[in-house]
Amino acid sequence: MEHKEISKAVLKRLPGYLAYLKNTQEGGSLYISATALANALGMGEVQVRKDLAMVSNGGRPKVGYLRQGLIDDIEQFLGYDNTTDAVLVGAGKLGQALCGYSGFEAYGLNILAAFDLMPAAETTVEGKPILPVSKMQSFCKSHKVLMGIITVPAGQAQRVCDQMIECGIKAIWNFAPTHLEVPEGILVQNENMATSLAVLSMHLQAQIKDKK
Amino acid sequence: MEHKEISKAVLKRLPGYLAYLKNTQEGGSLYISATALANALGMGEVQVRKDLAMVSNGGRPKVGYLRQGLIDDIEQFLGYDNTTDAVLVGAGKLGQALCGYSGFEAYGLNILAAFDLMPAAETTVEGKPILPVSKMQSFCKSHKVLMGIITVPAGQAQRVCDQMIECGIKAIWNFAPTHLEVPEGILVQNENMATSLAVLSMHLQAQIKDKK
DNA sequence: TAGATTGTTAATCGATTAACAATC
DNA sequence: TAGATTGTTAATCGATTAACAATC
Repeated sequence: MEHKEISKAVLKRLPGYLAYLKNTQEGGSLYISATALANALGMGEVQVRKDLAMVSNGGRPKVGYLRQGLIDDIEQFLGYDNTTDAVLVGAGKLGQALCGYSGFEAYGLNILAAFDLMPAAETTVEGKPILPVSKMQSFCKSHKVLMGIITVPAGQAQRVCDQMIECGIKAIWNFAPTHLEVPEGILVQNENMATSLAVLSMHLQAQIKDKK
Repeated sequence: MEHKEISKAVLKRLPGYLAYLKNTQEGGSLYISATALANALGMGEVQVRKDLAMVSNGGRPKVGYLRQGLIDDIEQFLGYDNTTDAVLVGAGKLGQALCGYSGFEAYGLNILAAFDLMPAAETTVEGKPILPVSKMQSFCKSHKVLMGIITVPAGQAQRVCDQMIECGIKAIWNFAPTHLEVPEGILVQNENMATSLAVLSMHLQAQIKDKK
């Protein structure tokens, strides 16, 4: 079954299946069908089945997929089983919230330390050290960090991004509302609040218009 | 030019154009071409031009679009010009971060108040009141709130969601990592950190594999 | 005019959905 | 066996890209 090429669209749906499977562990059967999963998440059953076929080595006709097996397969596929270390730059409110969010462990993400351009009086946040950005390079090299999280204001984001790349970071999770310029081979994933807001805002506008 | 039907794909790209246009206001020409915008954001120029055609009433061949006009058009299209009031439930770290994020004003979002199941000693956060959830209904009705933001743990999210709908809320921004069940006509936009992490994680796995 | 840019029409590509055969 | 479910192959749909005509 090893690794067919997977599309981004499928990849983005996998965490949803995983969350549902883990949250409804209790009680029920050892098995779950693609049909049941689809109904629960309000999706098409063919799509779910096709997605699962990408990561699982198959379900059993009439009964479905072994529940725990499916969880394991998705987690392994997404790399949640081997922890990824990350650093975060920007120890403001959002940075602190991310440092304190315990849910990341379940995704195999471990934030080792926070950095800030001007570290405040506190030297730790949520049990993690806050260090000046000047120490980031040596820190990343010695801990072999490959992932960086940017939670600074938009104006500083590109500079922080450049520094991260110098540190050997290959994947950047960007919370700053700005486009980042990066060389080939570096992935930027924008956690774009503005995008979500646009979708919500448009829905409300349509609602209001309908009322008239 | 009024309102052709717009696809979600286009809608999600608009905030990116807007952010770029606003951040690079200074100095340059009064005009900007789709070509220039595409190059700056690393996108295809035809796609940019087509997207802009959806919201703008046209650029001028040879010179491009009037920069400020384009900003106004996108903002109006996205509804950033008329403010949307919202309430937030879950006054933890993430909820506080969102309450304190001043950038939302630029998107026409105004968080009026935060609610919590068990409000702590503090009664305000970032200048906004923290109220018990029991008061949410009367608050939403009297302020005619249509948007709700959920920042509670996954286990409580569905219950909060149901309450919001009872309050007359039509659009929900969900930060809890769980699927929400809602009736027809209610929009849920998941701010799914797990999705982003999946994309990043996959990139790192590919990187590591390449090295071998 | 020549050339850059816009906007539109057609072609391609990818993802979703539908139809169907295989299996327990 | 009959029926539910899987997995695959074909058809549809939507979005992106390419080609081209229009404009200043």
